[in-house]
Amino acid sequence: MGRRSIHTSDELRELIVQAATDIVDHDGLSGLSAREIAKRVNYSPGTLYNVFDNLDDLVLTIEARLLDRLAERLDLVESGGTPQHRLCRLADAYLAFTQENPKLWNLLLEHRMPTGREIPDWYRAKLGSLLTPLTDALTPLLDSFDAQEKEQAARTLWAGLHGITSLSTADKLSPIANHAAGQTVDDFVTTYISGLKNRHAN
Amino acid sequence: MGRRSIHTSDELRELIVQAATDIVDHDGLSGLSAREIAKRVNYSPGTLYNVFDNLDDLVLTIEARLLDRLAERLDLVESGGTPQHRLCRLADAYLAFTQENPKLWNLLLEHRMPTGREIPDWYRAKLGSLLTPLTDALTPLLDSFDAQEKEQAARTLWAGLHGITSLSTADKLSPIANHAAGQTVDDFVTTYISGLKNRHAN
DNA sequence: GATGTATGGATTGAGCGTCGTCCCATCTTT
DNA sequence: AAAGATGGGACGACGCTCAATCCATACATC
Repeated sequence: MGRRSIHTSDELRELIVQAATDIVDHDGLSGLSAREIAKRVNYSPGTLYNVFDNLDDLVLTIEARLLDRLAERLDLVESGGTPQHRLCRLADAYLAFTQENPKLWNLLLEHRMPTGREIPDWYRAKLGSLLTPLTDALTPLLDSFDAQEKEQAARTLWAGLHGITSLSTADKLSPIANHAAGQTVDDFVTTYISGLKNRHAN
Repeated sequence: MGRRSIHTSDELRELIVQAATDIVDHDGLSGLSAREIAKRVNYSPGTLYNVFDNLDDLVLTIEARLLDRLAERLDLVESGGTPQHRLCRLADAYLAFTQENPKLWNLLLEHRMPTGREIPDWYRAKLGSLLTPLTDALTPLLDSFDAQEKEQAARTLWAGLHGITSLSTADKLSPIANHAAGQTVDDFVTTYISGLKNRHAN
């Protein structure tokens, strides 16, 4: 089993992902090409296809790592204070992360799978697991809620955050919310939670 | 001044926009190409560039028309009922429109201007004007709010709606909110408004 | 009025550079 | 020798450009 390479397959995979991430972080998705990646890692374009099925597969890997980094970041948020306060800090951390990595976050928003190629299950799972810090922080507030209501509240929070961050990142859509996205996040979280408290307090 | 054409410049522009819209509506942005458009309108690819600066210019035109259609749709929402009810109906109409035109709405979400080319002002203005039905419907609820708070509330509502609709449309991001987006919209609007009412009721 | 001709915008389509992807000859280690 | 790793040319499609061509009009001539 002849191996010519200096790098193991895993190392090569790592090099490619790193180079591709650098390109996107610097130039956005439009700057990414198989030839440019190959140039940076000193391999030929064809070699990329020994490691990844295609460029979308590679992009999905970049996105997955970004989601992992976001999850780590949310884990670092301290757990003290009132539930409202904690939720605000979670939301702020989420927003901060997207603003620190605008080009990479944009990748997540603009990239689409080509028709016919499906989003793998591990990716969907990773996305779904981002909900748990929110649901955890939300539970102490929702004693009187049934399971379905809790789930719905978490979904709504997540969707709202997603809306604010994507408006803040993709300047194409934000003649509105670009400045003071932090303000919008706080307004959204505190007001929505305040509304939740109303529900069973009639 | 010889004109060879069957069509006036305006007619040709119309034909091109229509063909391009059809393509996107059927195959998404990835199916759109100058050559395919040209084939459908029976002109050569080069002719497109007499009418549009480039494909991004054309795509922006498609998007603008989509926003116009959305604005018309929101105008049709009846104005009766409580402000809450009216806001819910506005939000539902917004969601319904995006779900009736998933591929076109996706265009709005995934398309980006190439680096260096700016989003024209008329486009930003069109986007901004989508806020006014929301602010109008919101005002009766916010008597005790100052101008800044009103604006903030409208922004938050808009961003939240945007989040829910884009999760519902771009299946890449929605292992979560895909089903029952309508439920999420209603939960969001009613709960957020309920929270707003709390603010000056202490 | 009929005919010829010059004008100049409209249109074409080959061509440039780039892209993702494929594939096979080649290399290198076992 | 065997077999996996690699290089790099090739293919079709892409956005976009531009010199060449076309033809409806405007004018000149008879």
